[in-house]
Amino acid sequence: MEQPTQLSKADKTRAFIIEKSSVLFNTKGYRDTSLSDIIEQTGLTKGSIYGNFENKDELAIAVYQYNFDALMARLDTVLDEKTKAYDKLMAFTGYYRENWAAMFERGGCPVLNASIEADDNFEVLKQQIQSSINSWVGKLCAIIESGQKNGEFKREIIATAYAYSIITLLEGGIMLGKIMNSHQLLSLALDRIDIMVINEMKR
Amino acid sequence: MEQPTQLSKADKTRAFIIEKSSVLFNTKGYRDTSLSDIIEQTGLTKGSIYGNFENKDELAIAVYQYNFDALMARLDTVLDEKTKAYDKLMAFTGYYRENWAAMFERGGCPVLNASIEADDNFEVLKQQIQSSINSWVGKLCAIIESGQKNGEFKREIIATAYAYSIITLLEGGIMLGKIMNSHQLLSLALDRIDIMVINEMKR
DNA sequence: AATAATTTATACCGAATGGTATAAATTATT
DNA sequence: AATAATTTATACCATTCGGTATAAATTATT
Repeated sequence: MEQPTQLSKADKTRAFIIEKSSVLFNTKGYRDTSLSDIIEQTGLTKGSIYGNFENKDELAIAVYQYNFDALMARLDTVLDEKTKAYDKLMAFTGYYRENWAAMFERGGCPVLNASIEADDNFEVLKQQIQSSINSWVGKLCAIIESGQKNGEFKREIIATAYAYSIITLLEGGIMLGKIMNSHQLLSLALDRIDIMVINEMKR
Repeated sequence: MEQPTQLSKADKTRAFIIEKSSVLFNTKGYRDTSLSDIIEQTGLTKGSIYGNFENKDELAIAVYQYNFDALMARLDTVLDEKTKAYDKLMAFTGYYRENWAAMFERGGCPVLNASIEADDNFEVLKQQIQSSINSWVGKLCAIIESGQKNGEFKREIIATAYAYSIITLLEGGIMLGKIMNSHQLLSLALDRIDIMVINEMKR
């Protein structure tokens, strides 16, 4: 009854496995990442991995959650620096303008990658993705609604619609930018988000 | 020297294999589709398949090209019904408004699916996708530029930028709509394309 | 119709896949 | 310090993977 913040050895290895294989899953895909890939990447053995995870799918799901949580944490850091809703949304696109290279190197957006892979044949992961997108949309909604309350944004606009539109443009931009090897195409999408905020949302 | 439009038996089987496995590759993914999947789907044997294709990758690439060409052919049919540039762009979004269900059932947009899968570890397919996107963008560009020449659209706008933005919104919308089981989210993206055409491109 | 060329089916290959049983080693509990 | 519980490493499992060799069947050419 006395190990509050302390991680057990097992919890640590579990976290270690997830962390070490996070990039792997995001680049190779959740189904195409093999156990030998994970073994190589972690330096552990099959026993350690199956001692901490029921099967590969459970690990895949844990890794997706880790990748998503890490993204949200990075975004929160950036958003928390601003107080006004408008500044937060600009910081949002600004984050991607500054960090696209690191993101591309790590395989791109985990939400996009996992979505495409899971939408037809990985039901459990699909549900995980759905609730993660919901929470992402919720986060953006909260920003937009706070901007509506304090008079920055128009009262008439539908917050959820704009939250979804932001993600639509972002993910479309990442997809095009990544496959065409062109961060300008991502920039183009981010520009459109900014334009939307300025021309349609701001009052 | 006398079999003009006639297909040899081999060409027919080749086409048969591509056609029968096209949905398979688009739903399961190009790497995750196994030879036994293809055998089951076509009813043919391993010999027939390897007699017509060097290896699985060659088939995967042929299937991607087939899927892309089929999409372009369907779009052309719709676009050819209109003469004005504005009407063509509206028919473009209209096509997706009407045919989203069939597209979702077939695994979604082949360009999007293949892009996400190939951008990190399928170099030959990636190049194929790049040139297919280029030709798609070219098609949209031609429409926009013709609209600029005949006075429908503003002279100042950059045609390629808007062509890319249309695809960005479309693919982002497909991704979100598919993973969230919501054609309304795709509609939202298509609405934004229409709004962009009306508010920014039309003069 | 006979022969040459192509296409197909069968059987097989080694390698890699995800997963398990078991025993050793480590950690936690008393 | 002794014992119980957990975690790790090794060796193995059946199955599936993409691909090939070979022979039969089909098609095209003369």
